[in-house]
Amino acid sequence: MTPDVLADLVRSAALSILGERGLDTSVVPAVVTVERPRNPEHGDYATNLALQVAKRVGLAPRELADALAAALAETTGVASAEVAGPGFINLRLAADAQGQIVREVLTAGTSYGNGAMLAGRKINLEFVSANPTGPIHLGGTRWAAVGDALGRVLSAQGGEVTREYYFNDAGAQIDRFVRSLIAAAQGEAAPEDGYAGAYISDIAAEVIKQEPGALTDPDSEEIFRRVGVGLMFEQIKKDLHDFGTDFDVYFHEDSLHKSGAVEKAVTALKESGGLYLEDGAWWLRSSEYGDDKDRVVIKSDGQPAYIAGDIAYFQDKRARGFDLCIYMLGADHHGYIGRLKAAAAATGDDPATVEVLIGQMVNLVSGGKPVRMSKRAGTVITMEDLVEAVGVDAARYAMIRSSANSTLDIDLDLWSKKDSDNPVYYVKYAHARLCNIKRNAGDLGMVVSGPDDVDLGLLTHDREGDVLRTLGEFPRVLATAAELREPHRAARYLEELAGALHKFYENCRVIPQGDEDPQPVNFARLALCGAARQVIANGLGVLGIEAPERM
RNA sequence: GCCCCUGUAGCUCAGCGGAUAGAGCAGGAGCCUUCUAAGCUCUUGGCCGCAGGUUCGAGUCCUGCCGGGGGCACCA
Repeated sequence: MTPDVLADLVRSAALSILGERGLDTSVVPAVVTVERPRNPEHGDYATNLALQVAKRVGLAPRELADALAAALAETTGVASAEVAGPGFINLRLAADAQGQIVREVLTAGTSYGNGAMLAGRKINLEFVSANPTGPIHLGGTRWAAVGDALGRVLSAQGGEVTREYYFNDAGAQIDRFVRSLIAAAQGEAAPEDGYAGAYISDIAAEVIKQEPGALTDPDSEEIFRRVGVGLMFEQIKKDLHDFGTDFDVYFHEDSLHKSGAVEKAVTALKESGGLYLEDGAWWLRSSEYGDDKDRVVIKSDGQPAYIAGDIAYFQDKRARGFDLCIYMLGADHHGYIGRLKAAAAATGDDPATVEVLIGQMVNLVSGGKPVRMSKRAGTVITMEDLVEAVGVDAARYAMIRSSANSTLDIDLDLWSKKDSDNPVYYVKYAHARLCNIKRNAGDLGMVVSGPDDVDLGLLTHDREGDVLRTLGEFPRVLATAAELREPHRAARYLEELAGALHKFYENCRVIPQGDEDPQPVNFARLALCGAARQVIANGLGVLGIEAPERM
């Protein structure tokens, strides 16, 4: 029995009890919660339903709880139901009912844990979107990991997700980047407002290699812009790909200007009164839509400001049919929230289609001290630095396992360890261990081809129950992660499951010892291992991390 | 000054209003003739920043203060 099924049983029982007494049944929530108590003495599951609704229908919580418990105790699959404290109901399941979770998992396979919460939603998920003026920094790395995982989490709930990278290849920053390349090619120091670092001279050298006449060509700057930006962008794409993060769409800001989309959007806003002219510039009335102040869209020199592209870009997304546009931004861009929503509202669209997620800063720590400088880039820490130190999977996992709302300190000493201190190894090892058990069982001729092969009611050990109940949590964890846009919940869950599995392993033999013949319980445990392996694989899959069969 | 995030064990962090607040690391004590010790068991350690409020019930929600981080451009 899964928690959802149990919750439905509790709900039906409550409805019939209130109905019999002629009380208002609408106070019972559509979805009641059963949770796993921290204290095992409080049973397998507990519900606070009586506490939630008793008062609203004029009953004492204990009275309603007593009636509920009596009804539930008679329910098939429920071994006991008792009232505790102010009105909690503690439930224990019959072993065979609880064991059916294994059947659920094995039947669903790779789709176990998935839901339909976002079915029919067309979601644009924009993340990283780092400027192509240098390598990806730690902040971008955080989003590369978290954004990719979130995309998988949303897809698992039926959302039709397009991952998108907005490539800012227009504007002053690119001009500075190009001037920095030319300076490097000429052997000069970087301009005062330019970019320095080894990667600049590397790219400059590559431009000269591809276009030997680049420095003397009358269109020198254009050549450096075209080739240099292209090279930088290819490098970023490669770094992201090597990091396990790929995008469906790389959207070029430049294309919005070239196609006339920006001009069209601006003209429409001028005509609708969404923009007004002051001090020679065109301003968006963004303060009317929750922004701190109005923003310049067309500068007094006639050039579009950055937000002009944002407006056209948002309209483009909506025109492509997305009903939800998620933007994942760094903490230093939190001021954008109001601006983006205002841009949507000003164009007559619904600001609720804009959802902005903010990720806080990331720091590296080594030897107890902060690491500030990059080895290669000469400036701040890059994705490459982190991956070199700890590897891709540890880097991704370290980024994902904490809430994006928290500033994060990543301890390189911990995450580079190849042992159980390192959470990602702890989880992966659990998967490898389960695979190993299956191999060993196969060597002994022990094979479980499906849940019907075994008696799942034999899984009565406390450690087996812990694993079963943890497996049963997985769909709810993924649903919550999707709803709250918090993939770290999936990572924490995997650590909990791995812990339950390692404890099970120490206490419950799967393969018989010595010359003993396998008993029915051994087969039941083998089926449990198969289900657990499936859930870890599904969970790691959602995080974009490899589930190894051997370690 | 205004806005956003944050404050939980020595450290890094979980905890979408529920029971006696958790995990890992660090400190202490143990466990490999048995399915991988990349593991497990036991143990030390908390006015959940402070003060009010809402609630049957607050680490969680609200208000105010204090500390930390990040923002407040005709830059992107």
